[in-house]
Amino acid sequence: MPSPSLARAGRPITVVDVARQAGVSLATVSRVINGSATVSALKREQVTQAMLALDFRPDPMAQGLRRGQGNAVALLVGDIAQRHFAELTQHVQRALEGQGYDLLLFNLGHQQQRLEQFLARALRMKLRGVVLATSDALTRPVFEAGRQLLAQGVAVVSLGQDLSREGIGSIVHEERSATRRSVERLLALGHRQVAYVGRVKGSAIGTERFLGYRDALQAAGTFDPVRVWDMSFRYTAGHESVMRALDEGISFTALQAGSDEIAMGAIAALEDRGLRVPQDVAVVGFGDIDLGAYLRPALSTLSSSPQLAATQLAELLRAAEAPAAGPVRIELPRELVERASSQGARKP
Amino acid sequence: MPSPSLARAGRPITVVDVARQAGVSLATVSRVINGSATVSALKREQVTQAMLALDFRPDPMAQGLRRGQGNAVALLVGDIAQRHFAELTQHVQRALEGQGYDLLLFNLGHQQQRLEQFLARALRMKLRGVVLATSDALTRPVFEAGRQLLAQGVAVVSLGQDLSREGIGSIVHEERSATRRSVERLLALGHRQVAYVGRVKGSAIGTERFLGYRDALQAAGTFDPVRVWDMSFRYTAGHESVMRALDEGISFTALQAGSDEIAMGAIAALEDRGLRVPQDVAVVGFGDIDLGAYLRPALSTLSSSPQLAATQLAELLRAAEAPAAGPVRIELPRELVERASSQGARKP
DNA sequence: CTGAAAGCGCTTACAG
DNA sequence: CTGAAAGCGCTTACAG
Repeated sequence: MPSPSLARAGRPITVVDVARQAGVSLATVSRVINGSATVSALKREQVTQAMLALDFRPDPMAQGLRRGQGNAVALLVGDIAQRHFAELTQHVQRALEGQGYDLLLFNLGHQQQRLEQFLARALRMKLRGVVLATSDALTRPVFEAGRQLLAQGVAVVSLGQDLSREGIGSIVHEERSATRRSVERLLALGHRQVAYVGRVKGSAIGTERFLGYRDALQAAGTFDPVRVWDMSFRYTAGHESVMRALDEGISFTALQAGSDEIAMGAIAALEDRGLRVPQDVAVVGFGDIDLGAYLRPALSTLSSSPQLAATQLAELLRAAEAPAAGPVRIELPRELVERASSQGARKP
Repeated sequence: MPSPSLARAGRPITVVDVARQAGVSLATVSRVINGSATVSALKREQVTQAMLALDFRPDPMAQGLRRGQGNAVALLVGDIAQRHFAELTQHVQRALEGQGYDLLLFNLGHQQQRLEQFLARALRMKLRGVVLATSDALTRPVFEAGRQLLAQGVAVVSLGQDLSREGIGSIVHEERSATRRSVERLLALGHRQVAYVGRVKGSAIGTERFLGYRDALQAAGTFDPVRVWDMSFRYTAGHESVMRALDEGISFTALQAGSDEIAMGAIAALEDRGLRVPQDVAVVGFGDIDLGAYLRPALSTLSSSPQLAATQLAELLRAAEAPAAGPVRIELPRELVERASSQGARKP
């Protein structure tokens, strides 16, 4: 006897087969599939047995078409090539799977236009949900599309950026207050010239982080725009910014970066110029990507919890089945992870 | 007048609407959608106009159900948290998008069981294709499932591992010969004790890379299993392996790693023990992840070309529409990227 | 070249 | 609690 999954390779098993085998109607089979309460124990058992015997699995497309709702959740990430988003994706995939959803991945590459294009298609895709995980500042058309999706019963959640004012449930991390605390610590260590790399243009989150830096320095009365460098979130940005600053003779003894990748690039530039970390310049990253612990010097950073965020996300998506009271906003804490790159007090 | 996409937010536009507006039958609309040749220029124009006016887009689920073939390609990656796979995913997403396919991401986390589970579901998902991107050695059930999918018209392609003997088209990089060349170069620089970290158990690719190392050392008559360390592909593995070897008093002046992440972990361990790279120990990674250039010392490595691989993949998927002569095998070259971590000749 | 009709595999009012 | 029937939005033989 061939194994069930190999049987009838030609024609897939459908509800019709199950109904016949169980001696019930299509409707009853469907009710069992969908866990309807109004099925007698006897028939439920018959159907269950038949499904098992035939190795039946419902056709997701047919279900999707009929229900008007598919099984996939789209994850739109700023850029999967950035460590932060890769780690996030890992956890989101796992969380969605636990919920029985498929993950449709769409890489934005930080292009607003690509986001809008996807959203235009999204309406037709019968998605279960759309997860927006990007640091980029968003525009009106995006919010429009989000509202349309929401209106069609598609769960829309923002991961990392607060969009609750736009009616979109959001799971965010501390940003501003986290940088503020980190910079205050650098000040407490005796640093007077603290630079900031990563007030990324067009990045909502980048701006938040910068504001925390400014808060701390303004309170101390040592804020100076000349020590704020704008670039992207990638390695190159950190490297080039520091090189340029050094060329221009801008002095600094500590550096708060807007991302760990920026911090890595910055450290490379400092070493290229013969400066030691942390002796000559203390460096703090942002995000706690896993490789930070394997750098030498190991990278101090402001932690994030992609796993927690993913768990919350799954919960939010499930909750979306029932209409919510209003858009949720969940904030996750960041801890300062002190490692070698920012250790030791600065001598006055 | 409201914008077309906002019109009728309640009821989606279907082929029925288009047919009515264009004054033709459903069949004709469908023929235009699918680019059938047998439509008169006049009707084609009418339908096209109607679709434009109504902002009509076909329902992918309905199309999928009827055609027996959806629009998604599943990408199964070894572990998205590994840099290498994240970069691959980035390029695959772009390539698939160019082909009009959606990307369904499934993270294996290197668990054979998860792969088998997915494959069991895959048959029902009406996928366009399945892309297997894992370094792990595969088992018979996986090949079985692959053949079943192939038989059902699902394109199956292996990325990174040669499965052409199993009837699965494969896009691979040089592995064995690449490591061999790299190690030969280390020997030429005067190194006599070259260690290898990363003959990962259960990794087909890891084994290939190791064999290239062994080829080179056996030819030189200096192969010694005590300098071969097995672990995983991650940072921790590199760090722990080197720590242990140092503890055990195993000597070596050069290190070939099975991945860049391993190399990073190894370098951290070396520095932790006060050894300098490359002066005391030269290190070469494998894979050319983008951050290698931003490490200090910058990481020498054996390049890969995820972009090229993704392009080839898209081509293979498209070609899969027509039945091929036999499983293809495409090999991409690796170049040695010489950076600081392995520079300079070893003094005898 | 074109249209009427059947059907892809399900779910869900509607009766009973 | 259960079944017969309609229908989700398309595509594709089948006639003409």
